[in-house]
Amino acid sequence: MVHQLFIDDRFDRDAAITPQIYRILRERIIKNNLPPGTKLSEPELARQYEVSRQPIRETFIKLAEEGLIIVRPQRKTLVTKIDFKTVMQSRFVREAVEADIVALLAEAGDGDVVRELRDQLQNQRKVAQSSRFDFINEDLKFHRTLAEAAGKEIAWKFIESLNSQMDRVRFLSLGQFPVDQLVEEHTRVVDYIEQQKVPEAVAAMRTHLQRLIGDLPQIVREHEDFFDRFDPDLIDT
Amino acid sequence: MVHQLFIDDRFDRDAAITPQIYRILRERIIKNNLPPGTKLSEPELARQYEVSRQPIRETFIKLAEEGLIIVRPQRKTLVTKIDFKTVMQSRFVREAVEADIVALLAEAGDGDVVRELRDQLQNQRKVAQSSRFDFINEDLKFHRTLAEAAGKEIAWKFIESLNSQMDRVRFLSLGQFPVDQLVEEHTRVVDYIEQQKVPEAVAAMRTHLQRLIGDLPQIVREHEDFFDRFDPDLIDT
DNA sequence: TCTTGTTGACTTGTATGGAAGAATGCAAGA
DNA sequence: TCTTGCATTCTTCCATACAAGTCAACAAGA
Repeated sequence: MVHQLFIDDRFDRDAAITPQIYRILRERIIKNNLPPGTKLSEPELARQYEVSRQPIRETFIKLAEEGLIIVRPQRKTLVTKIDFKTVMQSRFVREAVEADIVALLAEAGDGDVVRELRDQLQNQRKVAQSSRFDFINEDLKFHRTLAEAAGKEIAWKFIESLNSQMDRVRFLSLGQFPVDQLVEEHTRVVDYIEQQKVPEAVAAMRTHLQRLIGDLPQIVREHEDFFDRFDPDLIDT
Repeated sequence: MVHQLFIDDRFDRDAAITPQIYRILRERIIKNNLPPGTKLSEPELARQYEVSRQPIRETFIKLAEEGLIIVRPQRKTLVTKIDFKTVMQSRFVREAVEADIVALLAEAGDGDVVRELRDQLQNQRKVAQSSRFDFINEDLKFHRTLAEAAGKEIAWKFIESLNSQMDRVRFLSLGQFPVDQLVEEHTRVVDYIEQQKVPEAVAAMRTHLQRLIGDLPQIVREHEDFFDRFDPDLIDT
C-alpha cells in the first residue's frame, strides 16, 4: 500500500539548494514515498535532481543524524526501518514533558490561553469530519500551543525533533485513529486546566498520549516490513 | 579565566577524518577552548589540521545542528554564545524525563539495581575528595545508570544530545558546585527507590536537578560574555 | 563441484577549483 | 566632511575529479 500524499518536490534554482533537497528527501521518507530499505545513492539522486553530489551528501549527513537513513561508508546508504524501541521511548519522553507542561498551565489557569484552546477545539471538531490530514496539523498545533503557553518553545522544538520516527508511524496509520475520541480527550485536558485541577489535567494528558500507541500492534502487523525490533512486551511502559 | 582542561587533538590519518575533526572541535567548544564569538573559517582550520576543507565543512554542518556554532552563508561562522533559555529548558526537559524514570524504578524496587547504585555512591564519595573532573564523569554515569535500569537507553541518548549547552555551563563552573551535597542528594534518591516510596523518590530527583541551576546567576555574572539572553526571571520555572 | 583469485563496477570519503554574496578599505566627488 | 562607488579580499556554496573500500560475477584451478 503506497500512500499517495502530495509531496512537493519542486525547487528554486536561485535559492540555496541544500535546504531544499533536505526538505524534499525528508518529506519523501516520512511520508513513506521512500520506504525502509530503499537504497539511496549520491550520484543517482544528483542526476535525478540535476544538482551535484555535494548538496545530496550534505543532506545525507542531516538525515543520518535524524536516524532516517544509515550511511555505511564505501558500502551503501539505506532508508532505515522504523525503530520500534525509538518510537516507544520518544513517546515516553513526550509524555513526561507534556505532563509537566500541562501541570504548569493548570497551576496558572490563564483565561486567555483557555479561550485560545477552546477556539482550536472548535476547529478540530470541524476538520475531524472532513480531512484527517488537516486534523494531524490541528493536533500538532494544539500541542505546540500548550508548550508555548507554558513558555517552553525551545523544549517543544526538542520534542518535535525526536518525532520524525513517530511521524512515520502516523503517516502509515493515517485514517485509522479515532479522531472524535482524540478531540474528546483534548477537551478534557482543557477543562481541567481551566478548573485548575492539576493532577486531573496531568492524568488526562498522560492518558491521551498513551493512546498514540494503542493501535501500534495492528499497524505493525499491517506493515511488518517497515518496522524493526518489534516487541509487544515493550508496549506498556 | 581560561580552563586548561586536557583536549585530545591528536588524530589518526588512516581512520576516517571527519569524525575525528568533529570530536576535536566539539570538545574545544564545550570546554571553552574556543569561547563564544570565536570566528571559525573553513580554509583556516583546514590548514591548521592539515586536511582539506571538506571534512571541516561536514563538521560545521553537525556542530551547527547542535547549536554550538552558527553558519552565516557568505559571511562567517561563529561559535555561539550559551543560550540561557536553551539551558533552562534543557533542564526542564531533563527533570520531566528523569522524574518519570525514577518513578518507574521506585515502583519496581529492583534489588540488583539498588546494589549497583550503592556501589557508585561509594565511588562518588571517594572521588569527591580528589578530582572534581572525575566526579562529573561519575555523576553522568549515575544518571545514565538510572535511565538504563528503567530500560530507557534511547531516551537517555536524547537527553544527552540536548546537554551540550548545559555541559558548557558545567565546564565554566567547574569547581564551584557543592559536591558533597550532590552525593547526599543521590543517596536520598537511591534510598527512596529501595523503599519503593514513589512520590518521595520523584521529589528528591526534582530537587536534585533544580540545584543544577542554583549557581547559574553567579556563573553568568562571572562570565557575562559567554551568555546570551540572560533573564533572572526565567530561573524558577 | 568447490574454492580461490582477479577484474571491474559500484559505493562513499576526500581534495580542490571556481562562483557568488558580503564586508572592508580607499579614492573620487559633492 | 561626508557620501558614493569600486576594487579587493574575505566568506561559504556548489561542482567535479580522484582515492579507496566493498561487492559480485566469473574464470581458473584443484
